[in-house]
Amino acid sequence: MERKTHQKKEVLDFLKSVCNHPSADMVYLAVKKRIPSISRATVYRILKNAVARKEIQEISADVYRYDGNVLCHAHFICEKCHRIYDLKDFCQDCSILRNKKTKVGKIRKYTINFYGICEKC
Amino acid sequence: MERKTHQKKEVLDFLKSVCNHPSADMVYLAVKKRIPSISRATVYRILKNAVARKEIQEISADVYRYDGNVLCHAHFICEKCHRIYDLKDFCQDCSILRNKKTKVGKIRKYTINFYGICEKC
DNA sequence: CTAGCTGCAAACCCTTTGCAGGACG
DNA sequence: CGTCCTGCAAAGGGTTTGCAGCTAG
Repeated sequence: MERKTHQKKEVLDFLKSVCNHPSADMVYLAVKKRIPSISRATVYRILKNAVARKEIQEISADVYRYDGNVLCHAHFICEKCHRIYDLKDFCQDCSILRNKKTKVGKIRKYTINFYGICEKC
Repeated sequence: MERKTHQKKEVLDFLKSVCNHPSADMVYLAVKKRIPSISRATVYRILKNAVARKEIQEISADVYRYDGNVLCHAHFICEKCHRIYDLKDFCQDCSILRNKKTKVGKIRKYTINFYGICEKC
């Protein structure tokens, strides 16, 4: 049976409170301010477990990034600063695509990533 | 000025002749059969350069995978065997999306990845 | 010739893992 | 109290890099 721990709460609460899609290390550094004794291994384990439970999602970039929002949405990834933005507008067809059968297999989930240079850069 | 070398030709010819989206190591093993002395470093360098020149594309999965086809198309990634399939059907709106301006920035390219279990599994 | 490329080996860096001690329920 | 979880440190594994020798043009 899965247990509730201080570390788990802080990691997942932090991830759900931000919208900048942090890497595991960014989560570690942020949570470390509140639990100085926490280790990287714990943060990595908590994140992987939450992904497996589908409580959060993992974005595969040069480094894994995490997203506390599992509702389907597209991402805009800046090729210069590597910031990741949410694009909620591209979500209309979610329900159409999910569970759709392709020639290759049934779609369980999908990700849409747009690349370009963001306004800040 | 960029030079044409035996290694470069074999690596890129191989990548363009297959449609299974190999990892850098898979490319290395395949090309090694034709050029036994080739090193992993060379293959990695050739692939990264070709991505930078936009001659091929890189798919960010647990491991980088490479695709000799730069024409935009979606991928179906099997969550069990990690095979990657092309889904040419989802390509209709390519031209609509490319160069479209979002609130965040202009889209230079985008990737659509579908996840599920493939028929072979 | 000579700038650019290759092979080798070592370095890098993110991520995972083994283990002993700690804590949730 | 028995699991499950954590922290530590080390291992793992894909990718990158420094360097000396090689080669395309």
